[in-house]
Amino acid sequence: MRNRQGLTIGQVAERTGLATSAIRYYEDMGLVFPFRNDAGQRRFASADIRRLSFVMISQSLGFTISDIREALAPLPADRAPTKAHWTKISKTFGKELDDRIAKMQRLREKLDGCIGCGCLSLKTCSLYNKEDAAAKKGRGPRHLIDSD
Amino acid sequence: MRNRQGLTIGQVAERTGLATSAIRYYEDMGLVFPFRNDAGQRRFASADIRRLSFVMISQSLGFTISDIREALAPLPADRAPTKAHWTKISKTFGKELDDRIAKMQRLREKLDGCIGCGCLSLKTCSLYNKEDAAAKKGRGPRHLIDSD
DNA sequence: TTACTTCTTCAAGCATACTTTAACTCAAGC
DNA sequence: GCTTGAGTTAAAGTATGCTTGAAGAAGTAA
Repeated sequence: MRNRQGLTIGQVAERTGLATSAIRYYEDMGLVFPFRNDAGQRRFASADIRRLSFVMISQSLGFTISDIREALAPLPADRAPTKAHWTKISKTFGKELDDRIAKMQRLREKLDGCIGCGCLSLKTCSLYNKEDAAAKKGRGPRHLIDSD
Repeated sequence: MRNRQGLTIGQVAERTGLATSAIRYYEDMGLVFPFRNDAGQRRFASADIRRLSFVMISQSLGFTISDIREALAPLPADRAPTKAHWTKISKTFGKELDDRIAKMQRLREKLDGCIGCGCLSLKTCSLYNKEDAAAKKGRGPRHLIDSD
């Protein structure tokens, strides 16, 4: 275990709680960019732990891998990001979160008046009509309140 | 088009905006229970439109089919639900929504302090440690803040 | 009755997000 | 040097949420 050359995938897995298979998948998806040692094994910088933590948090918030890749785009892939980099990401991410929270709150406010009254129909119900969205976005599982 | 015997799947599709394939899928999943005419074709009650609207709204909020089936369980499958039925659903659903909103807000409050400070690491960051959840729940796409 | 649209079932396909398996190489301890 | 644990790739599998396609039956209009 010589860490001079970076962390092994197993060490990263242990520190983040992610499975090694997930970490490899994230590399395939362009979320992390470990370098390789002479034998071709992955070696991670400690900054990658932070990157992967961000991935996990974002996922738990319902962001897709694709969303996350975009969010991480401003970070340098080859060098350790500075605090300024993370601050920027944090701002964008925070705004997204605010939007999602606001959207859920608008829905929540209408809920009692709308589902409660029994008028729940697409023709008449402002609950669905105005706040709609995720319903018509291609195949696969629908996510969350979407991010548009 | 004789609607004395109920709505055809095509009519329901038109009124809800759902694809007929989605409606059939929802039947398979136990979310709607259309009856059949003599020739074996599905016929829907108008109350089913409301049911399906609820499904669409719930989906856009990130609830899974399984969550929704549970939420709809108190509704009678064979008879038109009363206003009291819907009110009960509305309360439960509203509470779920409140919980999710609260969870996102707690995360949001910690965001600037945590991602912003650059401490984003699973060992030290309260953002992930305390609010975690969706990460380790079987395979398939991860959803939302989960509903536990 | 013909023609056309809609409906039916069943199987397969697709996108997302991974995990599992197979077959093999590499690294580290004794 | 050998054994064992860890790492590698590629392909296939799994769960969710549907869509698409095939082949045929039913409904409706002219």
